[in-house]
Amino acid sequence: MKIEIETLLKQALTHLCAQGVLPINPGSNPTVTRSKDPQHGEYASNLAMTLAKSAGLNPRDMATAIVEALPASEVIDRVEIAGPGFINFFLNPESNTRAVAQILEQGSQFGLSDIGKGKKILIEFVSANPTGPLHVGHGRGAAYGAALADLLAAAGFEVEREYYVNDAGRQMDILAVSVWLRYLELCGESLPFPVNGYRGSYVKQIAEDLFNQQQHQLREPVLEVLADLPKDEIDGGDKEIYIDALIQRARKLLQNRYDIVFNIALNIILDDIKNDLAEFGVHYQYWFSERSLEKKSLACLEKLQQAGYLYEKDGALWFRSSDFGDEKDRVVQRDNGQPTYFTSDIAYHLEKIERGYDRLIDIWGADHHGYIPRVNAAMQAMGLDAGKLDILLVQFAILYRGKEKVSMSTRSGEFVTLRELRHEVGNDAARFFYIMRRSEQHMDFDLELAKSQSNDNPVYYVQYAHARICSVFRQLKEKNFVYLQAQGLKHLDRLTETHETALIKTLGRFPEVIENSALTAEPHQLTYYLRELANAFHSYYNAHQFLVDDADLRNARLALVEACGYVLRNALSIIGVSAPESM
RNA sequence: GCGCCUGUAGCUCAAUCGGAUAGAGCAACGGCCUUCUAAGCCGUAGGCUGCAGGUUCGAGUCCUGCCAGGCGCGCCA
Repeated sequence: MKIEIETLLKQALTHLCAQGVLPINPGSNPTVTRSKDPQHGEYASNLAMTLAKSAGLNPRDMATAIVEALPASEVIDRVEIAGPGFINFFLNPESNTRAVAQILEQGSQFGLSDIGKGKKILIEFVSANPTGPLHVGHGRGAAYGAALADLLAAAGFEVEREYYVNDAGRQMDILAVSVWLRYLELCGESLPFPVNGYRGSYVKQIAEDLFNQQQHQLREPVLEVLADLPKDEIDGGDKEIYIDALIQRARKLLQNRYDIVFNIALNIILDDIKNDLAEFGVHYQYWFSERSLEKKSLACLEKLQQAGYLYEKDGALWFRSSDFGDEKDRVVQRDNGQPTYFTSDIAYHLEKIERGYDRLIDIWGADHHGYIPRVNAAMQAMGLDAGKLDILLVQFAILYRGKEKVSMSTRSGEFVTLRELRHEVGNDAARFFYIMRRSEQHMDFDLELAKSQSNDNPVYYVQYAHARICSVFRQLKEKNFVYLQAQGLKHLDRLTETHETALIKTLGRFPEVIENSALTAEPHQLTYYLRELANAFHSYYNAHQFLVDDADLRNARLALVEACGYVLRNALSIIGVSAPESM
């Protein structure tokens, strides 16, 4: 409908240009928006105000000229000029109710758009280090990424979802050593736990699994483990140096058995994460291993070296990212010869581009924002189209337990896991809650409130609308009425109540909401829409009886209600929330 | 100190490329169940959009400068 009006306006402009009223055709698409106020019709355009200056007319006269040049249309009842020069379009009542017929015809397909034209998008999200279970901070990225992916798919993009597994690097070694030390404790040894180690209880559980599987196969004498190590922080030393020394010691003593510890820790945690996300309704096509990039990383370094973007300083290898807008150069290879995480990431983005996507989306926690310029720099230096990459940031949810802030540190082990949250508030509430706010918005997540299962939770409000619709159709049978959809569609003109036209209008807006929220990467718009839709339905429900004796009216109303059910289900499924048939 | 994000009703948040009278939910107050589920509906009240300038037909939105909060500024990831 919006497009039809835009087309009409375009035709009017062409006409005006031919007449010489307008100097040149502006070319750009006329702006048509939904009116907020019914007094301003269904749709409005600010076209006249934007063109007035170049035409040398005042906006109202410009509007008059445009309106006079508008071709006749069947869908438009009348056009008015209002305010400073808005052109308001009033639709025929039939054009309004035709949304109902369209919804019933398209069913679960209603709202889908082809605006994406099948372009291939890879969306990478969560990608938390497999050094511990997902916590509630990761949950927001999971809910946001999954909703955005489904939204883009609904808008006609070909979407693939990927989790980048950081299974290489120092953090994983720290985890492996933490597990091994806990394992040694289970063997009956007594030794200090490093300040920088992972202290979560899950580390002890992994150690138990390790012990059950390996018994004393991985046991080494404590004296040898601790011999000649530098001081840990607690003894006045440096915790980083200490843990690195401990990692070297573990590798040396365990030799090839080190990989057993490492892999068991990795697999247990990764399986847990996969399981957790699946239960949350978040699914991936790919789990991409950082370790698999080893060769590609070296190749990238070579390429950058040859292009003259690398130099040596202080024994390390640096990338001239500042040549591409980063605030300083970055290390790609440490003085110990190990490539940095950044190097893997260069290779990873090369890999993703090579796989042939039209667009890459990375969703990161906002604390990584300082990392964006160097990734863009690397892509440019590698000769890749950095314009294909969109990095979207999700602000962390600040957790509150009542009024008290909950500290969130994986290392200390004091965190609320995503799983705990899901079990306490339910998947539906968690999914809805997480994406209710704009992703760049800092979010206060009060656990007490979320756990309280109170009616404050808007997800119930929306789900209740759906349950009520299902209930109406159950009642239909009990009251020995019959619903004939075809009859209802024939008599849509009977739907003249204010609540009915309002509901129909809201339903008709759904495709626009999908397109808009997909293109702006703002799934929260969908939750606001759902609340509006549920409100329009509940108001209607309270104001009018659907199961009336007048068969034509009853069928028409039930057609409308059925259509409402479809849209509720379609919208809820995109954000991963269930549509219960009864509550 | 520099960079990114944010600042809107008592609280949590919306507001379409810069559009018309800044909107919801919660909390508060007052109504509505003999009728398809009251997890609902209707109404009242609540605002100098952090502050000060600027841009223009028009600014919560764009620009500049302040103020406040969050995050980042590793040879961690």
